[in-house]
Amino acid sequence: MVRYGKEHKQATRQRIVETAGRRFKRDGIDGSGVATLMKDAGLTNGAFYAHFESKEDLVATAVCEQLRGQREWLTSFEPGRAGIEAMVRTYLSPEHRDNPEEGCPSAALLDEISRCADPTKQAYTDSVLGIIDDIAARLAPRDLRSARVKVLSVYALMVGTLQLARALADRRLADEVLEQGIRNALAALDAGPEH
Amino acid sequence: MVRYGKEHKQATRQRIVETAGRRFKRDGIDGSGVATLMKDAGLTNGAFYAHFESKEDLVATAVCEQLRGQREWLTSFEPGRAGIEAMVRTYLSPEHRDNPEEGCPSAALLDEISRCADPTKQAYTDSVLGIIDDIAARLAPRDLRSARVKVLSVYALMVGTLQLARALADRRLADEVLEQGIRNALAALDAGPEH
DNA sequence: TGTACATCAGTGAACGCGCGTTCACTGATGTAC
DNA sequence: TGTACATCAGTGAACGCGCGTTCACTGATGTAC
Repeated sequence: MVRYGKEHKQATRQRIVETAGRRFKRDGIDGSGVATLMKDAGLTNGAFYAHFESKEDLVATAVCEQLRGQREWLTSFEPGRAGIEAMVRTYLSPEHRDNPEEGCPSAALLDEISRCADPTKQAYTDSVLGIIDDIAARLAPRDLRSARVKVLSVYALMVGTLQLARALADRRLADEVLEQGIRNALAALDAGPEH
Repeated sequence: MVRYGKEHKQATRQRIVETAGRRFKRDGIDGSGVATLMKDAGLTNGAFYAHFESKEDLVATAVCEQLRGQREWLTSFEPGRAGIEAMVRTYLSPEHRDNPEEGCPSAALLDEISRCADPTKQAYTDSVLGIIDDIAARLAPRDLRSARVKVLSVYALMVGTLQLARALADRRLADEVLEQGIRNALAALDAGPEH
């Protein structure tokens, strides 16, 4: 087994980033300590600073990695209206609501991210725009620039809906909110750019 | 000055609840320690447990108090479509985005609330439904039950939009997202119950 | 009215613990001659 | 090929600090006789 060299260290770093992403989504950023994050990756706390400048550095890296994963997930749906609709339905499903650690990083962490320092918010912004342009290109390959804001606003709609569904103590009601959210998202997507 | 009696203690408790609500919205729940919360109210940490069973107890109380304040704020708009529209525009404004500590507790704390224990989520749910029924009654006094889910979903839409606007590092883009969010919210409200 | 005692809100120090971060050290791997 | 040294990833203990919570105590207020 390789224990030495750039390749090995890079793989270890990637492992930390991925397990930390899941942990953050489950317990929150402030709720996840460095020692725990390292233990998740099978390491001790001391090795942390050989890989990252600070906890905030890992936060930014892990959030971006999570968004990269979400982008890949989105790409797995077929282009066009039908694929988008399937994606919205999967996003606003009870399964996604009940498994935050495997789900959308924005839904799990958005208000904690908005309290982070500027570099972290900038990294988040860049990654989200990557996703949004991806969707916009699939939806309306012509008018990409005006589609961007629309798709962003629908993303926000879906994030808020999933968050509320998770916070409501009444599961039946949460189910109904998800279903209404699907209708809202599709209607917002189908509406003209200026309604 | 009164320093003794039920009245005085109740006033002190109320002061803690209100200052804690603002602090939570600014620094998050995990980001606000008991000593800081008490100092905000002009007290020392030791007095805390004469007023609350635990920090979680204060969290639930403060969140409900914040939602009660939001309910009062909503009531300040005139009933009917015009008042609702004014409310949506005020909610999704750059001013609200830039002042989380004076704003909506859901936008500031929703994903942290969803990680809280059941009693806290139950308290949040009850308070939110109070707000929602209030709006639903103003919007469609007849069919209150079916309006509830619709209004809830629009609330989620607005919460998510405000959160995303806060997390984006690009203020201009965030402005546009807010404006698009207003259009989305109003369209969702105007749509029939089954679209 | 005066005095002894009970009740109360709040103080401030301390509890054990986990936080983010630092650092001397270990042992495995690579390199030079 | 063998050996001495450099480099590396990771360990584990420690740093000062703040966390949520507990508790003996203070001093002001109320009550009983």
